[in-house]
This record gives sequence, structure tokens and C-alpha cells, in this order.
Amino acid sequence: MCHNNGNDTGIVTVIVTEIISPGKNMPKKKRAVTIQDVAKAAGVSVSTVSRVLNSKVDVAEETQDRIRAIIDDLGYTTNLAARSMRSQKKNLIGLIMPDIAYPFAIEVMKGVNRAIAESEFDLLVYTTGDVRKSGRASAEQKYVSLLTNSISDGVIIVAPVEGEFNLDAPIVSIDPSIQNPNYPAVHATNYQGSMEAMQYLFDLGHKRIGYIGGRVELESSNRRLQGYKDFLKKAGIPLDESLIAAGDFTTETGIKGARTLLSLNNPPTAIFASNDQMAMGVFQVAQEMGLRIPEDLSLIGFDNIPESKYLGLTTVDQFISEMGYVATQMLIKIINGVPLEDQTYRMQTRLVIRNSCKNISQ
Amino acid sequence: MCHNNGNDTGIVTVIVTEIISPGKNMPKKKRAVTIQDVAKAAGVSVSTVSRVLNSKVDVAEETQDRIRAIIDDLGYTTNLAARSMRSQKKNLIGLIMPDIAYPFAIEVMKGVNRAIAESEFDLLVYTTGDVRKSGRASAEQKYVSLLTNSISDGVIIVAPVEGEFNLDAPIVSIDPSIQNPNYPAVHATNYQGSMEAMQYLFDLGHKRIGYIGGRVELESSNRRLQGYKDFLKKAGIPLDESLIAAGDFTTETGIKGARTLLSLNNPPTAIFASNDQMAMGVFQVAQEMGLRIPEDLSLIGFDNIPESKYLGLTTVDQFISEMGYVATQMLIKIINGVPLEDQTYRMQTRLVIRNSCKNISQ
DNA sequence: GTGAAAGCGCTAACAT
DNA sequence: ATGTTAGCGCTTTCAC
Repeated sequence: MCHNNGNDTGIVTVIVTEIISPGKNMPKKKRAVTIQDVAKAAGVSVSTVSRVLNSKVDVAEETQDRIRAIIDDLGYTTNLAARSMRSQKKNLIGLIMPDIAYPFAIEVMKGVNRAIAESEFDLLVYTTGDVRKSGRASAEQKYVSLLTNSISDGVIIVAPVEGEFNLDAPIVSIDPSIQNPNYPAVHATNYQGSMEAMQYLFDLGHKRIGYIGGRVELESSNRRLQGYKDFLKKAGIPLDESLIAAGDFTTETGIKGARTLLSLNNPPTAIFASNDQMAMGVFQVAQEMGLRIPEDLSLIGFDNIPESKYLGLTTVDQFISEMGYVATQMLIKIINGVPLEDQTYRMQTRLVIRNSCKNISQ
Repeated sequence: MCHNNGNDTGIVTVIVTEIISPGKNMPKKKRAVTIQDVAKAAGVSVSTVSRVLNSKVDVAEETQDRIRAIIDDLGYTTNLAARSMRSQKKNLIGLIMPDIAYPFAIEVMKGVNRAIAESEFDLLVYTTGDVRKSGRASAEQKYVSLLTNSISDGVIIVAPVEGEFNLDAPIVSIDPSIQNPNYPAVHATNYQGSMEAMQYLFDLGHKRIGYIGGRVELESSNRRLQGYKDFLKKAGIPLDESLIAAGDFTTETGIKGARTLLSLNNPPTAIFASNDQMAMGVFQVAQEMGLRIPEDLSLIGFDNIPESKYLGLTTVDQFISEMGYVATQMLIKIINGVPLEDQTYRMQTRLVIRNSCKNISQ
């Protein structure tokens, strides 16, 4: 029989072995090389060095070469802070996320990363590591203006709670909390995607379909829920509130929601989780309870994160990484003064059927 | 029968629908609120405002309140660039990675993120999006000094190729390319982990064990390969070079390597891939060829990325995310002037057996 | 308890 | 083709 010890989760105590060098302490920080040092060494003025650095034309070839050699020699690098203070263009795009370590954020980053790779810009991911560190909305405001009026040319903000930003800075949001924010936004066809998912389950014959909700402060959540409710109405199925479990897009609430729904006297035959992280939770609970998916329970999620692919989940794909890509391109246009055709882009969702065959129609 | 349409890969053409607002163009950027504006509005000098901002003690309660109110009112935020120029402490840690979108990088980020969340620091992830954008080693040098002498207090650099950094800046590297760099480093017990993996396969009775190598410029790669070779010698198995395939830690080279190894006249009964991304490639090839794992082919990887968990792969876990966590803590110590006990931390690896039962001992 | 003034490293006029 | 100079917004003495 195959065995599976599976004990690969949880926090690990850091075991230090194989220590190689006993290690000297860090040397004290010494003053960095400045443009002044370069100028002095080259026997020119700082402005000449600056011109070379910024590839201005009117500098003699020979002077350029000499200065470049010295820059190399001294290991000089521009002080970003000082440069940012003086010049408009910083070639830096900021990405603001409350937390970096969840699938949605990671997918967005992949897309942003791809667009960045194709551009002249570099990326600055800004995170406080945790939402709890400071008030949510005010923190967003703070970071946006912090980055825009400081070191970046513009920012992308993921799932902002704040409805308005009092700044005329280049900004693009992904999955904003409100429907018509005063800033450019990228989001998916959440309502339509929800309807499609429901239609799919309905076509399989399901009449009792459970729903696990997401973070209520996000518009995407509400649109998905609305799709769920509207479809039921359209299909003539009375809304049963006990089939709707609350959630917040985390696996834990998916688990909780699944337990609640599956322990009902009259449990649903299908569950629609409003994101894939929660669907994964449902998946786990189903396994624990010995329910096979989709034979015993039809399961569908929203998001299509890599994890769901490996689990073979059926999902509504909203192309998260593409959203990051598009948002970045929009932002670059804005920064470069190219007019946007539309302030709001909606990524078309698509149903990805991976593992669903339960047809319970009579 | 269950069906699986599976068409959820590849680049997606961006379809824009459900456009909500026709969109006005971005308003022109207007001057940001500065400390001067706040001072003027409060009827005090800039230095007083600065004192309040930096929580200095000797400011009258009432003045503080008034200034804070105005700051709120005007929506003032510090100009990071200007602040960085003047003060030593920036409360910002830089993370330098050539690319953000591969599993190793993402795992590192998760760990760093966790440490950041527990700290007073914020995180700045710096990436050029692509290695190809500029020369590798020189780019590293550039970014390190760019960040350290500009806007961050110190940097973490992942898998640097450069052996030395000519900077006395706070820096910690993760998985550096050389064994004894002149900067603090965090890496895993690659050699030992490799030996353990081999021991495990050997104990199952395997004598022909294929190996897929990683990026040759990385010390971790070499240590793993050395472990493979040394174990064979120790076990008295002659080294067969044809069982060693080249790779570069990407899934593609895992696929290529697997094809090469499995199409040998005398193919291996087990494959040890030097990282899990490549092991995933082997997994795919095995599936295509109708080989079951582990019944027909024992497979083991190095890394334990989330993907391998879902595929049920057996791996040598090097706790990537913990490495990020430890590196960040080390860096914070350095920044705060706390001496490090050791310049080099080696994370103890562990064999995670998920799906292995093929015992081919006679 | 508060203000004046010096400068951090750089860029962008304006000179020469 | 190059140098001089004036700040960018902020923190930090050093006065008062």
C-alpha cells in the first residue's frame, strides 16, 4: 500500500547547521559615492556628469568616455531619492497590495510583471505586509500619494476599499470596491460569470445550489452574489437563504461555509463558491466527509488560481494575471499622456470545466 | 464518463465588454501638498511640522493637534524622496529579484512578507521584470547600491550571481551563487538534502537513478549534483553520465530532460530532479508516456513548491519561505546594529514523502 | 517650545 | 561644450 506521511505543513523551527564561516560583523556604512565625487575625479562639473547620466547630446565624446570610465571605477549609482526630487520621470511603477501572499495577489503580480518586462519601467511592489497594520482605507490613500508624489510615476492598486482618491495622480485599480470609481479600473464580468456558472449547474439538473459569499466590501463580491440570486429568480427557483454561507475569500471560510451547508438537513447538491480559494476549502471538507467531486457534490469556483488547476476544479476564469497585464498597460498609457479609450475595462470571464459530469436531471 | 475540456492555458486575447463609463481623460497632475503648505496653514514653521511628523517630544500638545488636523485636512503625505535624502532611517527594505513570477521567488516573498508584517519596516520589491533586460551581475550591483544608498535601509537579494558587492550596505542574500560570499547568506543544506533523496531511492532498491541538473551558475545546483555523485560513489554505483540531463530549473527543461532520460535504451527506474519545477515537467512527460508515478517510475524533486504538493510529488523540502523569513530577520538585525551570530545560515532540508511506495529491491 | 537656515544629491535653467 | 546656480522637500543643528 502506498503511504503518505503528509506532514509538510505548519511553521518550521529554524534549524541552523552546516555553518560555514564564523562571520565577521558588518562593516560600518561609509558614505556613498555621489555625483560630486565623480565630477571631481573627472575634473568636470556636476552638470556635465548629470548630462552624461541622462544621455544628453551636447557632451564631447571623449568627456563622456572619461566620465563613464570613472563612474564604473567608483561604482557610482544614482541616488534615486535625489533624482526623484528633481525630475518628473522616474521610470518606476508602484503596485500597492495589502498583502502579497495570497493567490489573487500573486496572479496579479505575474501579469504586471509581464507588462513591466515589456516596458521601460521598473516595478515597485509596496506592501505593509498586513492589513491590520493600519486602517485600511486611509492607508490606501496614504500609500497612493506617498508613492505618486515621491518616487513612482503612477500606481496600480489592487482591490481598493476607498472609493475615491483625492489625487490627480496616474492610478489604475484592479477589482475596486465600487462600481464607478473616480479612477480607471480593471475588473471582470463578475455578474455574467456568476450567471454562467449557475446556468451550467442548472443545466446539469441542480435545483439546490449552495453559495459561499466573499468579502462584502468588494463590488466583485456583490456582483457575483447578485448573479447567483438573479439566476435563481430567472430559473424560477425560490431563494433559500440557508443555502447562502458567508465568507471572506479565504480557504478557512470556504471550509466553514462548506461544513455549514453540507450539514443542513436538506443539503445542496451543488456548491458555487465565490472564489477558488474557498472552493479549495469546500474540496477539503468534501474529502473529509467522503464525498466525491463531482459524483456526490458538484463544485464550482470563481477565479481559476493555479491551485484549482491542480485540484481539477471547475471554475469561472476571470484571467487574473491578464487583469494585471491590462492594468499596467493602461497605467503606462496614462503616464505617457496617451488617452484611454475607456476608463473601465471588464475582463470577459469564461467557464472552465475540468471535472464535472454529474447530471442529476430527471 | 467524465469529460475534461482542459483548455485553460495560454495567452488570452483581451476581450473588453460591459464598458461602464465612457471615461474622461486624466486630469493634469497638480502640485502635491508639501510640508510648507502645512506649515503655512498652521501658522508655524516647517521645522515644527517636521517635529510633529517625526514624533519629537518638545512640541506643545495643542500645536501638535492643530498640525495633525491640518495634515489630515490637506491630505498631506511625506515625500519619501526628500525624506530619504535627509534621514538615515527609511523603514524600507528592498527585495531584489530578477523575476517575480516563478514559484521559488513567490515562496521567498511569502516568507519575507511575513517577517515584514511583524516588523516596523515596509517592503519594496524591486524587479526589472526580466533578466534579459540588462546584464545580470552588473544589474545586481546596480540595484543593490541604487536601493541602499537611496531609499531603503537594506536589501535582500535572491540568487545573486555576483560573488561580491563592493558596498558596505546592509545586505542578505538567499541562495547565493558562491559558497562563501562576502555578504551574509541564507541557503539550504543542499548537499545533505541531495544525499538523503538518493539514500531514499537507493533503499527502495533503485540502482539506475536519473538526474536533471539546474542552473550551473548557482552554488545550490552544484551542491545538489555533488550530493548525487557522491552518494553513487558511496553506494558503489558507477557514475553513468548518460543518466545526467542538463536543466535550468524551469518546467520546460524538466520535460526535455525527462524525454531524454526516459528514451534511453536502458532508462532509469527513478528520476531525481534538482528542483520541483523540473519534477513537474517529468511528471507531465510520465503521464504522456503512460507511466504511473511511483508504480512505473519513482520521482523525487527538490524544493517543495505548492504545485508539487497538489501533484502529490515527493520532494526534498528546503523551506523556501522560511528562508525568506530568516533572511529578513537577519537583515533587520544588521540594520539595527545587532550583531549576527553567523554570517551564513543553512536551512535544514527535509525529505517529504508523499507518494512513493515502489520498492524494487530483489 | 519654536523658528531660521543649512544642506542632502541631483537636475534644469541660464551663463559663458 | 561646459560651468554656475537655484532650488526640489525634507530633517537637523543652532539659535532664541
